[in-house]
Order: sequence, then C-alpha cells, then structure tokens
Amino acid sequence: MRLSENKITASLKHHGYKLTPQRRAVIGAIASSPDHLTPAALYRKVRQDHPAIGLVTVYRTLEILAKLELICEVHAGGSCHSYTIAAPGHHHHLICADCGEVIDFSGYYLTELEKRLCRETGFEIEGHLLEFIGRCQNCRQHA
Amino acid sequence: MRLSENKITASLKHHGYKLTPQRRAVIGAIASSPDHLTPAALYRKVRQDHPAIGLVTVYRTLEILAKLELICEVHAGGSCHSYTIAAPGHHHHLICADCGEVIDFSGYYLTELEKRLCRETGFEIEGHLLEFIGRCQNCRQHA
DNA sequence: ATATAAATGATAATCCTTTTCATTTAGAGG
DNA sequence: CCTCTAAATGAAAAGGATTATCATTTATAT
Repeated sequence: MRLSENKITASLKHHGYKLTPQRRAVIGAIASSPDHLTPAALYRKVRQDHPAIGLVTVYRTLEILAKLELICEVHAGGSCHSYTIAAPGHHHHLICADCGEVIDFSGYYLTELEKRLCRETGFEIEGHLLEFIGRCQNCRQHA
Repeated sequence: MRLSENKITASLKHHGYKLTPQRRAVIGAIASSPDHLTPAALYRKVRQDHPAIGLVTVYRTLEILAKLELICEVHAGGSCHSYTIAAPGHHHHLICADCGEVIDFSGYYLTELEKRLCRETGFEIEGHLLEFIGRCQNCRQHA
C-alpha cells in the first residue's frame, strides 16, 4: 500500500515545510500516477492544472520529498532520475518496461545472502538496491 | 574473475571495431581499476598517460564497451553513470560506500522470488538489478 | 605503399539540474 | 481578520554532463 496524499502533506507540515498550492500539485500528480516519472514528465503533468508553476519548483519539491523518504528513486526504468511515491517501510519495485507501471513488493529474501557476503568479504552491508524489470500482463496482451 | 584486457580487445576486434591507442588506453584504465569510474574520472586517469585524448573519445569508447557488455553500469554508488569492468556471465555487485571498490558475486538467489512475482502479478520478468552497498574491511578499520 | 572507411578531437549544441535574486505568499501571532 | 517574517516561488542565468557536427587523422585490409 502506497503513501496517501494526506500522509505526505502531514509529513511535510510536521517537518516545518509550508504547504503551498504548488507542492500540493506536485504531490497530487506523483501520488496519482501508478508509474514512475522524471522531473520533466512531472512538470508537464502538473502544468495541465497549474500552468504557472516553474520547473525549478518541481525539482525543489522532489528534493524535499526524497529527503523525507516520501518518494523513491527508480533505476531500472532506464532514466536515472525517475521517482514514484513511496510505500511505507522497506520494499522493492517491479517495473513494466513498456508502460512503466511500478508494483511494490517486500520480503526478506536477501538477509541470508547478506550474511554470507559479510562472512566471505568482510564487508559491513548497509543497504541494497533490488529492482525487477519485465512486462505487465496488460502490455503482454497488447503486444 | 573479471574480464582481462586481452579478452576485451579481442572482442572489440571481433565485432569489427578498430583498435586505436585511445581505446587501448581507456580499456587499460578501466580494467586496472578495482572500483567504478565516471566518464570524467576515467578521462582524468587516461590523460595521465595519454594527454591528447578527448573526453568525447572516452564517451564513445564507453558506449561501445557497454553495448558489447564488456563493462557494466554501477548504480548504488551514487553517481548514475559509473562503469566498471564486467565479469563474464550474470553477476551482481557489492560496492564500498567509502572507497568505491566493487566486488562481484553471483548465484541464483532470485529465481524463487521471480517465480512468485510472476504468479502473483502476471508480469513476465526479463531482468533485475541487484546491488549491495556497504563498507569494506579496509575502510572499516581506517574509520 | 595505398586506399578507404572508421575514429579522433575541437567546437558547438543540447539537455538536465542547480544558483541567484527580486517578488510573492503561507502561516504564526496578535 | 491584519500584520509580519521567513520561507517559497519563478525568471533568468550559470553550471555540468552528454551528444552532434565536421574537418582531419589513422588503423587495417589489400
């Protein structure tokens, strides 16, 4: 389950950020999109309802949301800077290569592997990046 | 075990690319580095021995090497465009957040998870991105 | 040696992202 | 409600990374 728009605005307020119409618009756009968006794509989407917004504001809003971990970066989609709304807690992404839809999943599949790597390499492991890329049912049927 | 310089030059020739001194220099630099390098960092390194080389040539060489899968992109290191020499076959990276060293490992830890995701989501999974980030023994001791 | 297509490097052009700064505004406190 | 103030905005410019253009050079097949 993904974070709701309300949770996000609440977290912004809680951290002392002002709730401007522009920020609401960016949050609304990203929260209502099932797939991941680049800053430019998000800008285009937001401008439909909010033509006066500046691209800079989109960047600044994304920066804040990322710092508060309310959105997360998607890598496997090709573009290195795509964002999607965060799900609470640790999770991973399954991304459709055609339509870009992002499905979250979670689980602790990697703890055994982490332990083994620690033993064998002496590394202290702090985090990981795991994403699957594929084709969703819908895109497969329409191909 | 990582690809040797010889394997890489052989593959270049085999695919009809010419073996120029500049390309040798780029390959030498990337093959001799245990960590991952951005195009700019690689450019700086190559210029020490080969001052006349252009940054453009570095980009072009990286493009070819990536297409032939002789080098691979590293994501978790922060910069979205870092490259390191490829290991033959499918593998993953364990990256030191301090010194950038990249350790390869392989295994088939994800096939069960892939099957489950297929069943539950209807996706046809084509690939994945798995990287661990942490601190190597050496960096931990010197911290 | 020669011919030729490919590769190079300088330059310019494009993106994408971040700074700067004057103006506007959200939200706190009266 | 007003007023005030720091924060946020948008326009413009700057900065950085990557790609395109093009005349010149060069690796390699012959």
